[in-house]
Formats: sequence, structure tokens, C-alpha cells
Amino acid sequence: MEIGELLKSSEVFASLQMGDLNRLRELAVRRSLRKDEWLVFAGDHWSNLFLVAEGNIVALKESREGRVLILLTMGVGEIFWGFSFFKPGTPMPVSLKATENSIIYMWQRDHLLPLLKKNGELSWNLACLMVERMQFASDLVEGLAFQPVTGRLARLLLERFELKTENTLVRDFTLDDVAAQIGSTREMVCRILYKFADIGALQINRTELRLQDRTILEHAAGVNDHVGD
Amino acid sequence: MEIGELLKSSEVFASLQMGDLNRLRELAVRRSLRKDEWLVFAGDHWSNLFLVAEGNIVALKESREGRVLILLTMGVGEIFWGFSFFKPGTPMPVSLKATENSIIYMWQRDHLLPLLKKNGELSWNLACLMVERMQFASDLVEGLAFQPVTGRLARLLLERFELKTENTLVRDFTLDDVAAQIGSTREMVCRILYKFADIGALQINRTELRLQDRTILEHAAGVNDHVGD
DNA sequence: AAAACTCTTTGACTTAAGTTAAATCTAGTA
DNA sequence: TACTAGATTTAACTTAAGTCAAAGAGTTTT
Repeated sequence: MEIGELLKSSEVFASLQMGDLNRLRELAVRRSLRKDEWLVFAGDHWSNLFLVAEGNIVALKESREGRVLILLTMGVGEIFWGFSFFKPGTPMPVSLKATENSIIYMWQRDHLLPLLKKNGELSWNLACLMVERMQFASDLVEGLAFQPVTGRLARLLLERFELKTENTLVRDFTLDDVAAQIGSTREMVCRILYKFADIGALQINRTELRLQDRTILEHAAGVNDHVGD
Repeated sequence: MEIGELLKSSEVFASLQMGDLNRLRELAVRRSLRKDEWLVFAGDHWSNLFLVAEGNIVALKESREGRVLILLTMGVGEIFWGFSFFKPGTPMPVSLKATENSIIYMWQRDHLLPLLKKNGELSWNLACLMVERMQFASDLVEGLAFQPVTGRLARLLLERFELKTENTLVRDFTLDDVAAQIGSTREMVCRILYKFADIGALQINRTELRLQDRTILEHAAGVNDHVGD
């Protein structure tokens, strides 16, 4: 997508005057990333802010043993930033990586700061976006702390089926991908999928998943257990 | 502490003009909370922002089975807010509760919003604070996803000992308190403490913990395993 | 077509962590 | 002092989840 359009339709930048928008456009640095290319590594000091114009960028953590946890997936139009953007000296708590060929527009802290200080609305919008992200993080924490792996997988599946009108889901993801999203291993994911198949929640074959009984998944995800409130 | 002083020494509000500070003082609603009194429950729609003037407020989540996880502890001078403050309609993802007799000053969204929109610096400061909190959350996620309970407890102990010059720590907390901070159970905490004692990391008695070998804890916390970076 | 690779699936095994229950301890109070 | 409520400690047991290893299945490369 074209950068001007992206800016105008962005939650954060939409409120800007035409003059400021044009200024932003001039300052933007375009960068294209190939599939699986890294943008930054956790621990780096990185003070840019960027906007996804094409493709997908994920924010992830890696453990010393090589396990991966995806914290956030950013699609077209979404914004993210290095933590040093706000607090210089703060290292990145996550790594950023393109999951497909992608294009982003980046701005340096120094270029953006005057605009932000001048324009209260803009800081406010960023603050709102952060609250959204915090809520996201909060759900993640809750899942990791209280829900068993089965529940987290059930939740993920429900989300995926939610986006579809069909109740079939094409398997265009690997088990490792799924494992990274729920903080587990491919073997676990595989086993639990077949467990769901055994009890009649899903039908599984090599190319797709078919939802057979949503209520089983909902129960496993702990959705409908709120009897008394 | 007196509200005027608090505001002046606050990271977020310090940048305000005297006039705005006085306005803030007028708008503030003082509220005192008794030990273990709840301020808000997770799920509530709550759009206030507050400043801790005395005592301690914790942000926590509870699981359906009754387990508790403390996400954040706020002491004197610290600021927190309902998520509806930024995005109306967003429910609280955590409950807030006083762990001791406390006093807070609260502001309604409607009262604060004009000030925020007018004053870009203020939004910016809040955004910075949020980044700090996000980093906190990020560490929490990393611990829950990758570190076993033993490691999380080791880390907590090290933090506590860090604040001391002595290497004794008075046991003025219950095992349940500790368990809530690392996302586990009192029995686990007890067992692991004695495991640490067995291997010579700690000395335990009824009233205090004495640190005997910091390196063991550091190793368990996974601190010094960064050989190659 | 064979070889190499990647991804999936399964079983056996090990370990981490929670649950339940009971014994013990401590401080406060009737 | 004896009683009680709350907190700690320990053991036995159960379950969840990870690791390792190997076998299949499908794709791509040579």
C-alpha cells in the first residue's frame, strides 16, 4: 500500500494536518524485508518507530533452549517501535522478524520527536495504542499463568475459526508455528490436536482442519464456565 | 505525603505549570483504603487515573481455581489507571487491591482529558511510563513462558536481597504472598526454599532467610549462563 | 528415480508442578 | 493456660508437559 494512504488511514497518524503528514512522508525510510529476515534482536538498543506497509512482522522471544514465543503479530497498517524510542537506553525486550516478504516505513526518534511534542493528539494516540497492546499482553500472561496448554490451543483454534465463515481451516502453518504462539512444542500441539479429534471436536487431515463441535473447544478454552456471573 | 509534593516529584506530572498543578490538586479525589480492601475488580469498566500517596496497591489476576498472580506493585508516588481511561469500553484486565492501609488521589477521565490534550508533554510522559510497564510485563511473560518455578523464585529472592546491605531477609511475608508473585503455590515455594537450603544457598529459620551462596541462586535464575555474549 | 529435506505423527520416558491431606508450629486471645 | 485460627512444613500421589527417538509422509533437489 502507498505510504500516504497508510498514514491517512492509521489510527495514530490520521489526526495530523496535511502539512505534518507530508513532512512524515518525506522523513520515512522505506525498508523491505525478505521472509524470515530479522529487523532487530532482543537486547538491541533501537529507537525507531515503524509502520507495516506490506506483509507481516512478528515480535517474539527466544529461550536459551531455543523455544520461541510469539507475543504479537503486526499486519498492514500496524505500528510498532523500539523501546528506546520512548526511554533511551531501554533495550528491546523482543526480536522483530518478517514472517513473509514485507515492506515497512521507519522513522528515527530524532525526526519524530518534535512532531510528537508539538502535537499532543499524537502522543495521546500512541498512548491509546499502548493500552491496547497492554491488554494483549495481559491476556497472554493470564493464559501462561493459569491455562494449561490444551486451553491455550483451544483458544487459538477458536480465534482462527472465528475469522472464517466456513468451519474449515487450511493448514498453511506448521506445528512449530502454532507451538510458538501458545508457548509449547510441536509434539504437544500434535498430540492435543489428535486428542481434540478423538473426542469429536475436530476432523483432521493433511491439508485442513474441520471444526465439528465448537462447544468442546469453548469448554477447553474455559469460555463457558462463567455460570454464576 | 502531601499531594502537592507528590505531583511535583512525579515523573509524569512534574513538567506541568504551577497553574495546572493547582487545578489538578483541586480536582483530585482523596480516597483511603484499608489493608486488603479492593479498589476495582478485573472486568470492571473504570476510567480513573490515580496516584499512590501512602501504602501499597497491587495489580493482580485471579484464576477460576483461586490462584492469584500479582502483576505489579505500586508504591508511594506511582501512577496507574483504568484501561477505559484511554479506550472507553475497555474492561480492567487486573484487579487492584491495597496490601496495607493506603491513601490514593484519583482523577476522573473527563477532568483530566482537557489537560492531557492541551499538554503534549503530559501524554508523552504517560506513554513513557507505559513503555516502562510494558517492559515489566515482558519480563513477566518471559519468566512464565521459559523459566521453571525454581528459576522464578530464585530471581525474586535475588531481587529482595539486592535491596539489602545485609544478607538477611526478615520473613514479613507469607508463602502465599511469594507464590502469588511467581505464579505458583505455597507448597511449591516452601519445597523450593528448603531445596535451596539443602544445597547451601540459603539458611532458613522461622523469622528470617540468610543468603549463603548468591551464585547458586544466580545460576538457578539463569543469570550467569550468558557465556558467549 | 533416488536422495535429501522438512514436517508430522507416535510411543516411551523423564521431569516439573500441582493437589490433597495431615502434622506441626506460632501468635493471639478467651 | 488452653484454645483457636492461621501459617508452615512434609509426604504421598496425580497429572501436565517436555524430551528423545524413530517412523512416515510429502516436497524439492540432484
